[in-house]
Amino acid sequence: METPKRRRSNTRARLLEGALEVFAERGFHGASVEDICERAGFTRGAFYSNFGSKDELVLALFQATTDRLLEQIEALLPELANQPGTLLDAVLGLLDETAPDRRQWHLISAEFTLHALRDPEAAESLNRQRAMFRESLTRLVEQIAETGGLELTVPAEQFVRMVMALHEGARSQSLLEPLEVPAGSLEHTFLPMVLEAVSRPSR
Amino acid sequence: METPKRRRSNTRARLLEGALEVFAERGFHGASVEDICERAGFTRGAFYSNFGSKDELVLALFQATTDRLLEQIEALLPELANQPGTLLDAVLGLLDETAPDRRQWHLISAEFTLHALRDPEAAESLNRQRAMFRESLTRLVEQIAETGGLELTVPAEQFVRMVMALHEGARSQSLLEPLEVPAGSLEHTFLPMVLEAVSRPSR
DNA sequence: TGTACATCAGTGAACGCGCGTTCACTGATGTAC
DNA sequence: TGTACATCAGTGAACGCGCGTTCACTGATGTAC
Repeated sequence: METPKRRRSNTRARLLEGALEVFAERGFHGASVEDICERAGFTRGAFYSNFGSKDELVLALFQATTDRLLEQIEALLPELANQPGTLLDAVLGLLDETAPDRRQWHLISAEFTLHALRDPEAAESLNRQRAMFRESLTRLVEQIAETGGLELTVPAEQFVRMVMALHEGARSQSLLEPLEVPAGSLEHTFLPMVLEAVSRPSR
Repeated sequence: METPKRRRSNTRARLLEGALEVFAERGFHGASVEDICERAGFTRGAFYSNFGSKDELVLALFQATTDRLLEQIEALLPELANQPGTLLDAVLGLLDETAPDRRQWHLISAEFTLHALRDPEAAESLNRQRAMFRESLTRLVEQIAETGGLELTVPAEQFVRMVMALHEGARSQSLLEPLEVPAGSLEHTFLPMVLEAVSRPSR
């Protein structure tokens, strides 16, 4: 039963999905509204029936992607916090598993970051999203450290910021030179050393 | 004396300089050829008298920026290698001082990287440039380690890759949240720990 | 040294294409009686 | 249940603007004699 409301929200979802793919392939400016509609199987009229403009679509896409990401985190957190494995496995696992397509996610996220560096409003959205993500990771780290009888000598948030920074830079390198820098290699080589340096048994 | 050849190469240089500024402000697609010419004080005709197309300008700009960067490194290397100070001061100093305007450099470089992730030819250029930069840094590290009587337990190049990755990610964070993440703070907090972990006295 | 011509960097108007956006229309689903 | 009308998601042609690119021209510098 295709009630009009369902139909509409289905169209919207397919347009968003198409936009995600086409943006990743050609970038925001390289992707025309027509490209996106074609990918989603609609005409441009459908686009403007669902979104006010191409800019509005970007915001909606960012919002949708963010929401999904945070949902995934919430779903993964308890599992990761309670199962065996080290703190780093949990953190790196979270960073990886929330991005089903590394390359696509990196492209979208790097482009939005670039946009945010020039547009204060976008920067605020991005910072809010990053803060939520970071806080989830920070809580995860604190929780695992506590249950594992560890104490950190730097604030957990600082540690998480560093992991995120390294992860971002390493991902960029491994996408540019997949053979020289296998995915995750820099993180797995160096993060254990950092963790070792900033943690000690508690009490 | 404005000989035509000098005049021409001067025009080219001013156009490149204008392009660097305008690209940093509005991004490659957001910067029109007219914007660039206006900034440089010329008309569009002058542009097409010096460059075949907007794309060609980007390549020329990347080449010019790269050349200048490598020159600066060559100039700084002996000074950094021989003066007192720790290995990390030298490496971080090199990373910072080669980029006179952090923000501008980050924007240009992030955008070109994004472009390279979609265009194999651009990727090759970028990888060549990054390789030269990395090799300079690697030699610097090896040299300082040797004169300091240190031995690294990981290949110096791996260590440099990690420093570059962290630096890139940290710079992105500090540009997005200057108050929460002062420039260089993540690097200065965590890199000493890593260095400590991967080095031991030689012999 | 002065005059006539050649060269060529840069001018600015015009072109034309791609693309974001609009809008009159269609046809399928929902509602009233 | 059947008929008439309303709603509204999506169609597709048309519009118009911005921008990359072209080109006939200008005027300053260089060259020949």
